[in-house]
Amino acid sequence: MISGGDSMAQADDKGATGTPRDTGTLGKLMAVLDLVTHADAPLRFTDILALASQPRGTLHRQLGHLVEEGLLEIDAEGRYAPGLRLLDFASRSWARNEFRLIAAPHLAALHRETGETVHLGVLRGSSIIYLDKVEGHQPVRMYSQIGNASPCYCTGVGKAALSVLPADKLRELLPSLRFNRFTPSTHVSGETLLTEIGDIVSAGHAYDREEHEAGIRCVAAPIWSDDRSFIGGVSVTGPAYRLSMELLHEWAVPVQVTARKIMDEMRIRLGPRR
Amino acid sequence: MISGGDSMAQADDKGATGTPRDTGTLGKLMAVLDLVTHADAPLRFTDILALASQPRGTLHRQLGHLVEEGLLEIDAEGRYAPGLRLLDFASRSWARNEFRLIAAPHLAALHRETGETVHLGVLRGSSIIYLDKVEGHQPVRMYSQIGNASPCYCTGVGKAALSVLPADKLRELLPSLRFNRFTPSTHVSGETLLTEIGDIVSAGHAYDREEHEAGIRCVAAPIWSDDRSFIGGVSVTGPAYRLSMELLHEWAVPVQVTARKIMDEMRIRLGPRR
DNA sequence: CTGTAAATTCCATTATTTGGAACTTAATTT
DNA sequence: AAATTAAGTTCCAAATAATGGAATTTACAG
Repeated sequence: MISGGDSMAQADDKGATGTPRDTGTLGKLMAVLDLVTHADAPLRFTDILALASQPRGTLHRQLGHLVEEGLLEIDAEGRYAPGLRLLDFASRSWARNEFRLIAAPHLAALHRETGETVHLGVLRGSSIIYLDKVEGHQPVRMYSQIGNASPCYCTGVGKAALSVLPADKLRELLPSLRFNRFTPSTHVSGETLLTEIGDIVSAGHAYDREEHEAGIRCVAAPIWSDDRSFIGGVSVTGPAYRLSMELLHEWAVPVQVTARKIMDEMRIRLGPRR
Repeated sequence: MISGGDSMAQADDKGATGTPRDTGTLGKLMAVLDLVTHADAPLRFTDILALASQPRGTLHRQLGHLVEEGLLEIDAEGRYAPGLRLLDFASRSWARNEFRLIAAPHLAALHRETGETVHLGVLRGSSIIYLDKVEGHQPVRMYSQIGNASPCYCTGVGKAALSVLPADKLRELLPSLRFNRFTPSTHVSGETLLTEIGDIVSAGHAYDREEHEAGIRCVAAPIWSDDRSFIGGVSVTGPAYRLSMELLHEWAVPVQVTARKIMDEMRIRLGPRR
């Protein structure tokens, strides 16, 4: 792979599929698409064959269909890579997302107040999907990770989200987590995580103490709908040398205020039920 | 729809499907996904039923599978909207795109030189898909349109791309274009477009004289692989009041130089064949 | 309540996918 | 350059999933 050394924590939450969905042909095709898009580099047919538990003939036709539809592409060396049609689908998914549209001005305000990168994310299964960010015009920048799925147990937004998850849902989710030690301070067990979640519930905000990426800290607050069918969070993130824990502690207030404003507006625009 | 008034030319190149692909079940599912993602607002079951030429039962199961897979979502009112899994797929497609990775530093340099928004796009069928942009920190900003498919006949990058398309491919493509008069200066016939393409071939760069969006001008240069299997372009875009045609004419040189540098690096990194 | 439209479920028929094997093509070794 | 091996592609009867018309249930309006 060519890959300039510009991206940091990309491609994180690998195929923790969990429930085997009953979606017929589509499910099998999407599993193959996942394999190729989540790989670090273009894959040859045989590579995919080894990863997918499918017979040759079947896989060959599936890949052919995915390529034909533009969901995958074949590079000059005959290897399979993500296709550009995915971008077209996603740009609309993003542009129209109502949560993102409602939150955008509040994120901008929070960024003006702190001068650091602001992230907006939603909880999907055990992953946080980043929906938006407002970047600081500072020399140290994190690479865009909009759309990226990151684990919930080692990100500020993730832990904030877990803190408002109903108890039964949390009990369900915890055992399914596969802890990956990204840094020395990453949670590696449900116990320590659960303890911290207790603290987050009472504080109303969560910290990421370089748990996902060394040298990166953040403070986050949860955002949720009344019936908890929708759960996400907002955070301020930056390099540890600039963001002391004291500073993060101060910022907990504006971050929580921002989350509150977004929730208020959601209630008005999307109705109070959810 | 809620829709803040922030986006300009979004969701352009609507379902100009063209060739009916033979991709079995996947093709039918993707056609439905296209319908929903390309709509301006969430669609109810009956709305989709009217648009898709499918029987009730079939469509119902297809939508169910798409939702189950996270490609679509059902909102509070039971309407279908694009799903967040699309974002996850796309973020990887984008992050790993080699053309984009190679071009990125050159786009940044061109932006420093001009101070205006720089776009990178590739030709896919009769659409330009925007792969990257570097935005000007100016009061008037165009909304992000990375991943958006725009028509080739009324965008700078599109017309630049057409100018390096092999003659036979161009002859094939022209009749399939469905001209949509976005502004008074949009091309509405193949003849006038073909005439301009002739000029672009000799000049080496293309202008967009407010043809896609009123008040927006640009100058673009084509980027192509030796065998023309890959065609795209780079452009500098901005509001007409700031970008006189004279200024754009001056910028044609740095834009073409940028395109040249990107092509040189592609030849080195991806091999000369393509 | 009642009537109407929308959404969902059902199931025999039909079409597509499946998967093992044979085959072709490309790469590597002797 | 021929032989060997690996990679990729095609084939087709059997298995599986998709189809679509109609019946049923649910949501909504008068």
